[in-house]
Amino acid sequence: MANIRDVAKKAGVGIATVSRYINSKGYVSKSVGEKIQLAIDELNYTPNGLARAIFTKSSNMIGLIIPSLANPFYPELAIGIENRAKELGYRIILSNTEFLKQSELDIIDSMCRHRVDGIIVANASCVKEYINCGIPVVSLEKQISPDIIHLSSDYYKGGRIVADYVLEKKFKRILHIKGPDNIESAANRFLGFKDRLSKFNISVDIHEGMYGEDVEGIAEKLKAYEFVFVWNDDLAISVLNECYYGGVNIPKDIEIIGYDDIFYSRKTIPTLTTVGQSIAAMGEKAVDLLSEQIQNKAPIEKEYLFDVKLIHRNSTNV
Amino acid sequence: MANIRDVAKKAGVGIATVSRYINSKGYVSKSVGEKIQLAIDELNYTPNGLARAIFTKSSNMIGLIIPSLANPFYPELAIGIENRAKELGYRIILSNTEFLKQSELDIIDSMCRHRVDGIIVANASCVKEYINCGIPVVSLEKQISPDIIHLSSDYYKGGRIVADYVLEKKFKRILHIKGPDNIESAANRFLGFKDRLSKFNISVDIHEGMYGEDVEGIAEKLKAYEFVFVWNDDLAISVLNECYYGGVNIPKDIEIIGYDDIFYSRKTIPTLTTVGQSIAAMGEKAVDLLSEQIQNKAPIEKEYLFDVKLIHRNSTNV
DNA sequence: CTGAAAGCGCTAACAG
DNA sequence: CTGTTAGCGCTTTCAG
Repeated sequence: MANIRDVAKKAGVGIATVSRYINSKGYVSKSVGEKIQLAIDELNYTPNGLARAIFTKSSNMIGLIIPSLANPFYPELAIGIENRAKELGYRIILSNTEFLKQSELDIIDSMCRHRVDGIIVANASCVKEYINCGIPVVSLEKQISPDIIHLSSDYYKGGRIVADYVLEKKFKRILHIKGPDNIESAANRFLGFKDRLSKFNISVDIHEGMYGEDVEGIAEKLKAYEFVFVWNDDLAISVLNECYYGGVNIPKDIEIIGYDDIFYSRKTIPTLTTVGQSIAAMGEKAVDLLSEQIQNKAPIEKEYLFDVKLIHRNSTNV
Repeated sequence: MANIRDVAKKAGVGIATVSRYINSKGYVSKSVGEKIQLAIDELNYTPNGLARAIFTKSSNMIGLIIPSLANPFYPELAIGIENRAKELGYRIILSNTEFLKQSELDIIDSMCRHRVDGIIVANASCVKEYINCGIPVVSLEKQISPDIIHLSSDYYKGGRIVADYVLEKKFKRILHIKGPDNIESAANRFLGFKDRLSKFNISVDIHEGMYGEDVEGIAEKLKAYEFVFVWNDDLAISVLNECYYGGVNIPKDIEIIGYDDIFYSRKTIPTLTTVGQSIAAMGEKAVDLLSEQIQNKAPIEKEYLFDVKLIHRNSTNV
C-alpha cells in the first residue's frame, strides 16, 4: 500500500506539500495540486488514518459498549448513536459484554489501546476503570460516578406512572416480573412502582429470576393476577406469546405493561402498552455530550434524565 | 498520557526492554520485569495500539458494514460476528449504510483509512470499491465478484421450498410480498418461489413497494388470498399485526410464511413459519474466512451457500 | 508557496 | 538478557 512518500516522489513534490494537499490545509498551487491528485489516483493511495491519529492524538473513533445485541433496545440505541456519530465524523467501535464483567474489562482495555476518542457505555458494571481510563466517558442507564456524564430515562418515574395506572384501575392482584438485581435501571423502575403503591397500601407480588427467553409456565402463574408489570419490553413480548398459547387473554384476563418502547412493542398482538421515551434521541444526545467533552467543552451538567410517558396500547384497557 | 519512553525512563531500563516486556516477546529478567510493571502502574500506562498497528501493519480491527440495524436480522448477524471476532482477537467497527450507496462509499473509505484488517459487508451495493480497496473482504448475502468470498443462505432454494409447501397444500390464490428489486437476496428468494410454481402452472400475484414498516391496508388485500409469502420476517411480523387488527385470521383465513428466522419470529402470535438457517453461524463463518484471508491462508473456496429449511410454526397449518 | 527535518509512540534488528 | 538505533506513515514548524 502506497504511502505519502511514494505519492510525493511520483508527483515530484515534497512530502509536506502532499500532506497539505490531502488535508486542504495551507496553500498548494493549482498545478501542483493536480500533479498530486494524479499521483494519488495512479497509486491508489489512501492516507493512513492511524499514523495521522498518532500524531494528532485523535482517532475519530468512539467506543460503544453495550451489554447485548439480543435485546432490541440496544440496537435501537446504537442506531441513534451511530447516526449522530457519523454526522460528527466519528466512527463507532462496537462491543457487547454479554453482561460479563470480565468481558467489559477487556473491552475497555482494548478500546483504550486503540485510543478511541471517547467511550459511550450502556449499563456499565465497571466503575474505576472508566474513571481512570483517561478518556471522556458518557454513561447510559447507570450513574457510574458524579464526574461521569450520565443519561438515562427516568426509571423511578417510569415505575411510578405504571403504579398510577394501577391505582386508577383499582387493581388488587398485581405481579411484577423483576429484572436482575445488579441492573440499577431495572431495580429503579421497580422501586418507583412499589413505592407509589405502598403509599396506598397496595402490595405487589414479585416474580424473580426470569430475565430472558425462558418464560415457560408464566401463563399459569398469571392466571392469579389482574395486572403484570414486566421489567422490559423484550421479556414482555415473550410473556405475551406465552399467555396466548397458555390460554390467558390479554387484556381481558390480565393487563400487561412493559418498559422501553422498543420497536416491536408496536407490532405485537395485542400491541404492547409500555413506558417509553425516544431511545434514539437518548443515543444522539449521548454522542453530543461525548463530543463536547472530547473538545474540552465539558458540559457542566452531568445528569440528564429523560422524561418518560406511558404509551397506551392494546395490552391494557384504556 | 504516558508513553513507552516515560515507562523506560521511570523503570531505568531501555525502551526496547519495555516493549519486550509488554508483548511478552524475547527475554526479560524477572527483576527488570517487576520494575517495569511498577512504572507502568504508577504512570497508568496503556500501550498505544495505533502506533503499534502502524508498524505491524495490523490494526486488529474488522470493519462491519450492514445496511441497517432496524431489521433484527442484522443485529443477530452482528452477534455471531462480534463474538467470533472477539475470540480471534479482533475488534469490530460497525457502520450501517441505511441502504444508501453514498453512505456505503464513505464508510469503505473511512475504514480503509483506519486500516481495518478486513471488511465484512452484508448486502453490499458497491462493487469495485471492494475489489480495489486492497484489503480482504467477505461478502454476505450478495456475490460482489468471483474473487471475493461470498456467503449466503440459499435464497433460491429457500423460495423453492416455500413453493413446495404451497404445492403440497394445493393453494391457488397466492400472493408474494416482494422485497426491493435492487436487493439480490430478495430477488432470489422470489425467483426460486416463482420458478417452482411456474412448473406447475401456478401463478403468483405480487405486491410491490412495501418493504418496511408501513403495511397499512394489506389486511384488506390479503382477504383475497389463501397464502402469502413475505420476503422477510421483519415485514411478516408487521403483516401479522395488521391482519389481526384487520380481522384476518392467521392461519385460518390465510397462511403466511416469512424468511430469515429472526428471533422474534418465535414469539409472534401466531408464531411465524419461516425459512431459516442459523444467522449467527453464518456470521461466525464469515469471520473465520476473513481471518484466514488476513493471514494469507486464503481459502480456495469462494462460495459458501448455507442450507435453509422450512421451519414450521403456527402461521401455517401443518 | 514549498521542502527538509524533527518527532508522534512503537517495534525489531543488531550489537553488546 | 538489554539498550541503541533505525524506521513505520504522517504532521508541522521553519527556513528558503
